[in-house]
Amino acid sequence: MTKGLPMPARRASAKDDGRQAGLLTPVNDRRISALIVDQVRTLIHEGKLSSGDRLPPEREMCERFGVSRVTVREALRVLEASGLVEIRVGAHGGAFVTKPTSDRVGASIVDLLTLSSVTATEVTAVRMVLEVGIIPLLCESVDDEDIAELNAICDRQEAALDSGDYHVSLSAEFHTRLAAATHNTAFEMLIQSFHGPLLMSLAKAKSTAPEMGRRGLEEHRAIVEAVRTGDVATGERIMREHLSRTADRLCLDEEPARKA
Amino acid sequence: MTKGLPMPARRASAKDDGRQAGLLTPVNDRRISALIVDQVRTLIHEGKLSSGDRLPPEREMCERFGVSRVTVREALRVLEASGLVEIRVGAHGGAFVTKPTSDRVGASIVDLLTLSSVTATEVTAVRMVLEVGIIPLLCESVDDEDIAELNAICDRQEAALDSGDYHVSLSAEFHTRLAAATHNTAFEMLIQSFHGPLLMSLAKAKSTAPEMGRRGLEEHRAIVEAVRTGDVATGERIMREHLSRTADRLCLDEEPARKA
DNA sequence: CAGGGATCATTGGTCATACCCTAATCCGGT
DNA sequence: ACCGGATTAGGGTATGACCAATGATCCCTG
Repeated sequence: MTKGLPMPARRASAKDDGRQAGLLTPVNDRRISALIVDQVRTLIHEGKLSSGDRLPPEREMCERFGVSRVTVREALRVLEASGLVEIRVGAHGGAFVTKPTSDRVGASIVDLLTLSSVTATEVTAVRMVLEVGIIPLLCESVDDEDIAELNAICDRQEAALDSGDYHVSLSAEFHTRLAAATHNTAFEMLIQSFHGPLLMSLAKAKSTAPEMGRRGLEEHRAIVEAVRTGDVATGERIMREHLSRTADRLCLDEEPARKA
Repeated sequence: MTKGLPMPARRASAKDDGRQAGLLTPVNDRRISALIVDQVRTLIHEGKLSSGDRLPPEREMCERFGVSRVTVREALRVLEASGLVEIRVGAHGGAFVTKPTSDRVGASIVDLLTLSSVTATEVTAVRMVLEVGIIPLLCESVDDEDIAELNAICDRQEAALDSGDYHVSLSAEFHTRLAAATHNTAFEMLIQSFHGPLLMSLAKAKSTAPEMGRRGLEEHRAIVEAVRTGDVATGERIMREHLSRTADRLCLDEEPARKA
């Protein structure tokens, strides 16, 4: 069956097909694995495939598309790299549509940021705008559950501080959860994404400022309180200070390299 | 040379090697292509490979890594999907390290946003925070060149309006250029990214509001003026109104589907 | 001598087949 | 009832071959 059918996108031998659809598919059909990718991606976007669904086994896809396994596999690689599917090996494994985790965007953003000669200082500026900017929204949208969870995180931070094994990731958790309280996924993903890359540059800075965790915690609590009571001004002010301190610590060891 | 050495990650045939390095490489070496990807990515991050550089031909990489061509090609696919390299065919083609274009992050963000059941309304909220949030920064950072270019864009918009072939992309251009005036690449990328997805949902809305372009233009000009004179309050106000109108137009045909 | 078309070499794109390895499941023995 | 090997589904990799695209080169012609 594999060789039998001509298959839709067979590489457009000069002028047989692939020109008919001209305007409909503006994409040049160079590389048929890309076509498979588009097809799957479309299915996902249209919701015909959703989180957890499993794509057919590679060998079966080969037949369905009338292409070789390499081609299918290349398509899977890019789908995987795009964070759309996750491949599991072993019996009953295969390609599963992933639930869109913000880590994905994060990784991608980190990747691009580190390549784009974007300095940590610049990232901090973005965080400043984002995290301060959501305060007004938060004052409107937080519910009891949000407050409870935020407090819980603060408690865990406090415990960690007491036991001495505090880590920046706890702060990251707070900020992410705070963003989630906007009940706007986009904010959550963004803020989480931008918090991630900082962890790197922050890791060592943190160790040089062991005491600062305590103050950060106080600020976290203050922010929760401000948001809970709807005190926009205070919330914004504290968040701004909170982030500024982070920014200051970064300015010290900012890279002089890169950046024309 | 190719066959001579045992090769680092050969899949550990039972017990010959790959166990030696045990503790040294805690990472599970599942999938060789991933190792290649990491290696290249690291080289790029370290600056040992930079924009425009060409990677060796596939066949040569096979020898260098001691793996088959499929493996190398899979690695290239994911590097390509990650936006790190661009593949060109034909003689003297190959994998070229791409210059980090913000479109890349954009595409990635768009991808994740559209997958994450993020509504256009939510995206608009983010834009609101971002674009209003940069106004204070802009008032500090704009230079004459920025102003000149922004005015030029406004002029082009006006011309387009007069001749009747105005399109939303012109508005997008304005907002993107405005973001660029922060001289913070991160902002530029973000705002551009978030403007993109809106074009889709906006395309038809725009056609139903043909007259609105004129008013948008006025607001654009007012924003430029406010930023130029450092009038933060006015700038923020106008931008807020400007975006609000966009938001209003969206609420009409917002999708009721998705989103639990 | 100059220009233009045919040729060639380089390099990615695809295919087919074969084999290995992993992991979930099944089944029989204890 | 439980444990452990056999089974099996399905991904990972290797080979080797051939096609297609494209830039460079070379030769032929005007």
